[in-house]
Amino acid sequence: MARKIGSHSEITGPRVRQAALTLFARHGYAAVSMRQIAAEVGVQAGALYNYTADKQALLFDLMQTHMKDLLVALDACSDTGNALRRLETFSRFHIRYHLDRPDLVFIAYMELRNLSDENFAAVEALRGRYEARLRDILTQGIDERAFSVPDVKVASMAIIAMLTGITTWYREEGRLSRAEVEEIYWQMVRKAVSA
Amino acid sequence: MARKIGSHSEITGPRVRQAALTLFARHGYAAVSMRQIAAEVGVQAGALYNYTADKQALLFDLMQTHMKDLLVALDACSDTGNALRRLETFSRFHIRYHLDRPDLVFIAYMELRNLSDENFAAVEALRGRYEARLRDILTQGIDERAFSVPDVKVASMAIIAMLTGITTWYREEGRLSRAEVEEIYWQMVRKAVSA
DNA sequence: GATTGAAATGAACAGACGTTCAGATACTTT
DNA sequence: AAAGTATCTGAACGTCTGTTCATTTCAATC
Repeated sequence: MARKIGSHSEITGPRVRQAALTLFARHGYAAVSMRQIAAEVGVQAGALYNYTADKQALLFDLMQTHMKDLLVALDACSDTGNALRRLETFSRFHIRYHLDRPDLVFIAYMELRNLSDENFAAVEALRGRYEARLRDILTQGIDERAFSVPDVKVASMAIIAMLTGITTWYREEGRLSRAEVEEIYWQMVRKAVSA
Repeated sequence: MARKIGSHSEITGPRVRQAALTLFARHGYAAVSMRQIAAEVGVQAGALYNYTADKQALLFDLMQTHMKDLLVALDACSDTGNALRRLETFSRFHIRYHLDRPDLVFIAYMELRNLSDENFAAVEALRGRYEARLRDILTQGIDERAFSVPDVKVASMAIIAMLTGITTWYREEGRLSRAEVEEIYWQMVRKAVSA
């Protein structure tokens, strides 16, 4: 046997990335073998190398794409009002976007140390650009005398850590709806930086 | 060659755990081999099995001990004043304890999925007891009309995520001292739950 | 100084790892 | 219908994995 019936790269390619995403998120990059990924897709391990240079590239592709998409989505919904309004938009966007992609968030968070040096630098740069968006908002809020934060850098890290942490406990079938969680967290963020 | 000069279990034992701790934190449990740990200690891989049943037990021992120590240390410094005072004590304790043990915190956070089912349950139970301490404080604060939090469970998760996140960016040689970081974060926590 | 027990070696085990590649098969184009 | 190309198999590669164990060495006890 060789080529399978109905096999196409535009079908198998995404399925490889999806399988890698799911498995990496569940067991961790180092704990997942290429043979496991292949089994999930329904091919032999060798076939994966039609879609990725190697295992490392598979991880990097997932993380880089995620960070780029995150930035594009953020910029697409950012508004230009006052700082409080912008912070609310940012907070709600962050929660929604991350709750929609728990596996990608988990990987982007946990697998940084499994990236090669140059791949790490690339992802870290994208992460830095995202954090800079929040720092801009906080700086504006200080100028407007609307916020009281002793250190913009620290506050931005604190807010992002708090919001991203939702993905570690939120369950779709849980006690609270997304809208409720979003509201609770936004109120905490708002008060945390309030003057 | 066999037994080495000056070898003692009371020396090698802790060194095995220390090496495992450092390597697990840096590369992840799955990415570290028993031979790497042994090399760090300066013995052959087989010698590790005088100190641990297997690799899994090494991870579980680190995590369980960490969580138990955390609970003991928390209870040792907890006070019985009003909720605001108790929350401040908790927040400052959490920051200090975690900044002192970045590797343990990292592992307790990241390697949960590499625990066997029963080991996971044991660690998760200890984690739950720690979170319960914070929930108690928040509940008291609501009773005292000192706090305004719409959901105690969610607020406790948000606070812990925010505080624990410090370990992901704090550097000893960085711009801010521990005391400064502690103060900034405590003010954010205080405001976030304020009435 | 002989005996004993703890502590470590070093080789071995069977299996899994990432990756490569010649060859087989299915689809597309001519 | 034939030729060509994209896709996948299946086997192989060298290396590494966690773990076991007979053997050896060191340190303490008698």
